[in-house]
Amino acid sequence: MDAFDDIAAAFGPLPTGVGKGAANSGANGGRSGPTQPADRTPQRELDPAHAHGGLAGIDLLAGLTESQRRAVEHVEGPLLVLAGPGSGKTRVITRRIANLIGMGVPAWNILAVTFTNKAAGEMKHRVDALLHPGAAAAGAARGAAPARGGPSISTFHSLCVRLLRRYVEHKDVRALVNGVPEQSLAEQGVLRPGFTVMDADDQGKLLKTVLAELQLSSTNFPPRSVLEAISKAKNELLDAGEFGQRASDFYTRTIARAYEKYQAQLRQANACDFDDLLMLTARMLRTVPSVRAECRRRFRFILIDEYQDTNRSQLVIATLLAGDGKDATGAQTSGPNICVVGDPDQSIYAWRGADITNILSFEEQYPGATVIALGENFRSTEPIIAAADRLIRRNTQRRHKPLVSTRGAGEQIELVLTRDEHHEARLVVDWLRARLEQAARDGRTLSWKDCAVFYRTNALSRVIEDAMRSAAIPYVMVRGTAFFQREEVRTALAYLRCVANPDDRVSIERVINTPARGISDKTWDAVVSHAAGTGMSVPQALGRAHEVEGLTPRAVAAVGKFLAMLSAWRNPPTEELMGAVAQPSLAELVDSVVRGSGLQELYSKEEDRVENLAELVSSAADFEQQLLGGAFELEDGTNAADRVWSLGEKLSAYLERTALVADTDAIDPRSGAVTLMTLHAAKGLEYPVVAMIGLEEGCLPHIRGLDDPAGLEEERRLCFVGVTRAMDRLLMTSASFRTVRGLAERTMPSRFLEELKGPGVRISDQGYAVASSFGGGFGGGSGGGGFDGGGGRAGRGQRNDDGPGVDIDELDQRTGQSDSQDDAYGGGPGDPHRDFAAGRRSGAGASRGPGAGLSPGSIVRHPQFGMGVIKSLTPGANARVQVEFKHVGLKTLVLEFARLERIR
DNA sequence: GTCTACGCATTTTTT
DNA sequence: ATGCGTAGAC
Repeated sequence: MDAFDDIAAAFGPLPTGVGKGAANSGANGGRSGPTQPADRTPQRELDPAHAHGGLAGIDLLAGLTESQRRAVEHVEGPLLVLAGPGSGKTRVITRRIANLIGMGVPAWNILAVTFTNKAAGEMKHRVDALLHPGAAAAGAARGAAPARGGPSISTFHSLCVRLLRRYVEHKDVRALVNGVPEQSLAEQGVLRPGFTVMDADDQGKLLKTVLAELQLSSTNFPPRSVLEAISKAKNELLDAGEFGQRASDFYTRTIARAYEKYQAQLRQANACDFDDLLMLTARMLRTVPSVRAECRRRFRFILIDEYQDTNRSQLVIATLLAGDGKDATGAQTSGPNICVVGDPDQSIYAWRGADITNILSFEEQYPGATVIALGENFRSTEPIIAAADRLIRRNTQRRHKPLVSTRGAGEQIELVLTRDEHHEARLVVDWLRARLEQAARDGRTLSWKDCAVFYRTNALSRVIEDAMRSAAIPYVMVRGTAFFQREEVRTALAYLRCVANPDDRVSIERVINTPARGISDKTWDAVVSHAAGTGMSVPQALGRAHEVEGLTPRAVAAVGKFLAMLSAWRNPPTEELMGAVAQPSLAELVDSVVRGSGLQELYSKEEDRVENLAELVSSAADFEQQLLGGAFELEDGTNAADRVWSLGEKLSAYLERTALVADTDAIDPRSGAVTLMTLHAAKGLEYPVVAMIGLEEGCLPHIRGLDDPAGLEEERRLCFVGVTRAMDRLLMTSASFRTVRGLAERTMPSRFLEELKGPGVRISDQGYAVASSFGGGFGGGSGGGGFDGGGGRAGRGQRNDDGPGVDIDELDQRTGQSDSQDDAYGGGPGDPHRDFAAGRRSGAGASRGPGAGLSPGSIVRHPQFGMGVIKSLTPGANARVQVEFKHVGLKTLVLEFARLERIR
């Protein structure tokens, strides 16, 4: 594909003088009105749309605290923003981006990197809103100047995919493989165009075959931990050779062998895993000066969110992109324009290689960096903040920073000991219901979407789900990859990957006999060893199945039929009109694969699987529509809708999305449902009402974090993250029995409960209350009383008779809070962006609709009618279009619904 | 070659 | 309890 082929064209010379004198804030200090870009914008050869004077009317500094404002106004030089929970971080970031643009920095020179796609989508949305105020209102005005050249906002991983795709054939790539000078990645066999990104599941499959080939027992070398070790090595930027050299003991050396082989297999399959994306990009930037220089010219202002969760390769990428702060003439400026934002207290990803040192030593790395601490918490009430502070103070490896709530008094936090997980779940459900009822009585608006339930491990969600269902409370689970991990969906995607990347051995293996088509494991093994024996790749050997010894003619025929099927999908029937050639749509291809492969038939008896397959087809249709409808902006600042996409390109883009976009379980923003998610997933979100369950030793803190102090501190930070998501109400529960794997186990309350204790915290022990005897009321035990140690809980569970509606105290009226709330954090749950998303620009999206770029004479394709030529267009609210179709003659269609694809 | 049944080990968090 | 891998039956 590629969207990014045009990056080079968009890379311009270094603009000079942007914001000079405004560096490190202050110079601009008096100004509070909108900036005037005119005097600072180097008037360049770019599309005039870049020079949108779009900030008129928005005061980017309105309602900011002094430190927030300093951060927003910071222009050049390194900047570290230490942003405590609820401190308006997102708001500061988005406004700073808008401010940079207002100062005349071309938007496409700005790169913002976030940790999740969700966050990227969110940030994009907000920056858009700042840059195009009123776009939502005026959005209907189709054909308005498209907002081109917005800032790049993406995750590290998607950024890396783009860069790798862009440079995979770049000639100057050197020495990524030792001693091969001046060759592209493709020539070195590292990655070739069309490479695929393997997900965890495929990684596991691939590694298992490797371990089998090395004849390593899966008990001594569990795939999971081997993969972990490899991942860790990659995060440290060690390739297999380097890793092997450092390996001293037998175990590590063996892992090194597995690593090497695993890597070779990946390469042969023209695939890479998540960690490769980062590692290869880091190495490329490090070893290829021309690429590095080009990227630096493109990304002149770099911003990284959640910096405390970056790993080594991400640090290297950031550092290399940021550069040394010298301008085009080599003169030292105020330093690299790198801004990092984070909070060491919210570092919760050390287990996957995140290095908290990255943020802690930022000032050392960039002497003279501006450091701004955002300490005020605008989100949560005083009791919540005070408790969070008591908790996090227990961590020793930490620089203390005070937490201050600007919201003042609020309801008490409730810690409840329950009997078992069912009791706990019912309690949570009743408590949530009571919150809504209470709010209703008080004339406040509170709905299910304002509520969330957090847990340490996904396994805990089930009981809660059941309870929610039987209480008829709508809920949504934010589960990593629910949809795309379904067996049937994964298989269908594997077919698509085979189509897109003929070398993808792992996907071929997955689908070659699913559904059963007479190609047994034995046949497969024979082909694989034939490939190994002759030096062919497995896909090549498949193509020469007749040469493989020991295969029955029947098997050979079956293989041939399979390959023919793939090949038919790769060369779908095209249609031709006046020299223009049209391919089927992506959705048609996916549909054809789902049916033609026999998957549809295979699962025909399982209704939900069939539905999921149908859903996959429509997700492809959605994607296609977004692509062609202007929802995606490309790296070069143009819009995806402005170019013609071949089917193969669309397919690659789609697959890339399914691999990199994790949280795609469609969350219906309208449904107003309670959100269920892990604590890790909760980071960055906020909810008025929060319940955290499973506060037990071994669960939170998790058993795996208990053996070393650092692990425990990370668990504590995780708990801290959970607590600080709550705005108004917080319930934390612990069950004294929990069924772990079939067996009920006695548990101990989490030490964190003890640590949270204090004023504003109410504890009640209902550990022995009978499940049926509680009804939504909360025993307000002796607020502040503890769990007396040992047998304490073995005593009677006390429960007072407050009954429903115990919570006499009023919630703080949220109307009184500063506007920072809605602005900085809104949209956590129920945000329209989660659906298939990063990269979607809902605001501006409306301004380009279907059929943008069409005019009489354009050749289009309609899913049913086929190809045709546009005869005339009637603009307006219900724009219509007359099309002369090749086969069905002249038709008039409503543009909005016609689903026309521009071919030429 | 394909399907079923039984025995086994399994447990965190995610791009 | 669930899922995976293997062994044995159709």
